[in-house]
Amino acid sequence: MSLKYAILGFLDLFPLSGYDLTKMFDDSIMFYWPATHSQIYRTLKELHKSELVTREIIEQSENPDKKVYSITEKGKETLKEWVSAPLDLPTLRHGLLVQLAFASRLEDLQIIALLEAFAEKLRERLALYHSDELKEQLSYSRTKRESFLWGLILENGIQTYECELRWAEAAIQDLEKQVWKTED
Amino acid sequence: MSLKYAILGFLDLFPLSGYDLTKMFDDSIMFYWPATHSQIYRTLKELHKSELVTREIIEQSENPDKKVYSITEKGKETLKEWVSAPLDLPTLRHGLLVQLAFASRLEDLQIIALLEAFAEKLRERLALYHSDELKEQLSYSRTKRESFLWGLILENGIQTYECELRWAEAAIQDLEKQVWKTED
DNA sequence: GGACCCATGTAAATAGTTACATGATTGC
DNA sequence: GCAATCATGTAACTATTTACATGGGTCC
Repeated sequence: MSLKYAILGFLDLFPLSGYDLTKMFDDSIMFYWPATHSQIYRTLKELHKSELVTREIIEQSENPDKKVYSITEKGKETLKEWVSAPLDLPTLRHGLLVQLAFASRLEDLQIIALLEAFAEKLRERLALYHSDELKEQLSYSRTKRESFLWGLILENGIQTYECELRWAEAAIQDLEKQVWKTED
Repeated sequence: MSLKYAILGFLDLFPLSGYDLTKMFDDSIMFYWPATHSQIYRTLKELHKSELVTREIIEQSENPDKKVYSITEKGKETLKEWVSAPLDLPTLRHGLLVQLAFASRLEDLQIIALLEAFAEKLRERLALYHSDELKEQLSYSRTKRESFLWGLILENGIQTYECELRWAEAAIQDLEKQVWKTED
């Protein structure tokens, strides 16, 4: 489970509240671990119990009180350990490919429509990756080396989605040409 | 949730027991929806309750009795509906990228080791995709069109993993050259 | 008055993994 | 004797999503 460590990682940059973290998870386009606020609040509670973070309650006059969490030494060690141990390949659960596996009952046009919808969503996602919003996020890095690392992540996303898009476009073309009729 | 539909899809090919299904999920390399037997048995029970499948108990003398499930008309309709409605883009949970996001505390060599381990696993996975085992699985298709569709799925897997591998190899090279020191 | 931001959480449902449990047969 | 294949399932736990719940402040 990476969520625990993802939170520790953010807290290693600077102290944050559950609300702040939720926004970071939501807004960070290149961040590969979606999480909702309910999950984050629960995980923060666990992290606090196992003493990987400390909590400070900040009273605010204008806004509701906030609980700001900071990483502890123990937390930093735990994070560093996790970061340096290789993980298994991510499990791919790719709904469209499941659909395709059982799509022989559909018309060519319906399959093309599926692939078109997929391609369109990929194009939108790629547009996000090329937006200014993302460049802005990259600028939060503190060193050249860190911004290089974040660039790697960004690059991975772009290449992954471009690769999927090329595949989808080629598949659509093949379907339009009905290549399986001419293949030997 | 695609598991329900993935099971319906297999049962649309031919009647199968929970045990058979488990093997198909486990063995099918290009199948993008991992599932364990406990999940499959549970889901079969639900599918039976909602009358999308029927169940027949086959007594066997040599082996334990088996329960063979068949798809119903209602099941076929449900499957067809699901197969033709576009899904959202799959959520990516990519542990290595989370590690990379917080790896600024690691030495270059440690980051390279992470990427190397990743690349090595990708090479193994790709070897599977190029193995005879997989070609055998493709041969179960019933029509040229179906084998074309399965080929698309296979192609997607190969391209995805090759794309990741190229990315990892380039990243390793950049780290070795310490490019961020020379970038402007 | 309504929507949106701030800020916290819990509850319930669904999905997925891992471990526990049983028992016959076949092959080394 | 031991591992593997056949065949079923439950239990417990972990992870994730969606819905429920509250309440002040700001902006239009």
